[in-house]
Amino acid sequence: MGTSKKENFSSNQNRLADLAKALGHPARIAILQFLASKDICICGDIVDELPLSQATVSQHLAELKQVGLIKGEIEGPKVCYCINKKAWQEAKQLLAQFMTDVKSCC
Amino acid sequence: MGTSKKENFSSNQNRLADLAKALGHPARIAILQFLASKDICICGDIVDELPLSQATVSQHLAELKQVGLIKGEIEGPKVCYCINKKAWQEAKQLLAQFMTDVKSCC
DNA sequence: AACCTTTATCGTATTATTACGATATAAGAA
DNA sequence: TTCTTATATCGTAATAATACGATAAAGGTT
Repeated sequence: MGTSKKENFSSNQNRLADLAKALGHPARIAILQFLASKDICICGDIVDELPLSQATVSQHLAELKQVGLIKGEIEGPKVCYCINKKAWQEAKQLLAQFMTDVKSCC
Repeated sequence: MGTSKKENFSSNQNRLADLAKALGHPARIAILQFLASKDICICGDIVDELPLSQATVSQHLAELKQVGLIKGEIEGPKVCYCINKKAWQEAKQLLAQFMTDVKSCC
């Protein structure tokens, strides 16, 4: 037991859930807000912005990268992180559509 | 360890994360899509719509109720569930604003 | 009252997430 | 080459989430 039953849901439902899950931690919201607020990719300043250890921040970054919302490029000894605009637009569109599809009742 | 550090983030970041977390499971997406697609509150048909046990569905419903996205009213032996329009609009607005606040780069 | 239906809660097993110290890795600097 | 810096990964501990059977609770039906 305790095993997720993803295969019983549609790919749209799973994608939405995966995206939402990635947003489901305040540290990851903070990371995305920080990245989204800049005009350039951020190289190496992310850990300093968060009240978490370097290892934990790296883990959160990996989760965001895994779901596609950010991308990282190695730049010498640092890694530069950016919002992945394509995935970001996809997420925005999926979420907006999901949130809009509500009929009026009660 | 393993203890969440919510208190180190803003209430906006925490609310966004809580809402996103509630959307972070395909069963809960399916429940919300089902509720949102109807013009009336749904009394007692939700379990049949999902490939999960009654206990598990009840747990997911409780999570959605906890974060405010749905509300349940006891109607005789059944419980009627609805989207909570106010919280739904709040979530929509918060998420839309969050997704919009992205500058162009790379 | 006894029974049926519906939903919530309890107990519990399994898996996933969160967090951090320690260590590895990779690249530039001395 | 050796040292420093930045990031990822490993190992591990603690907590949370997922799932379901069993049972409780609440209300209608016979």
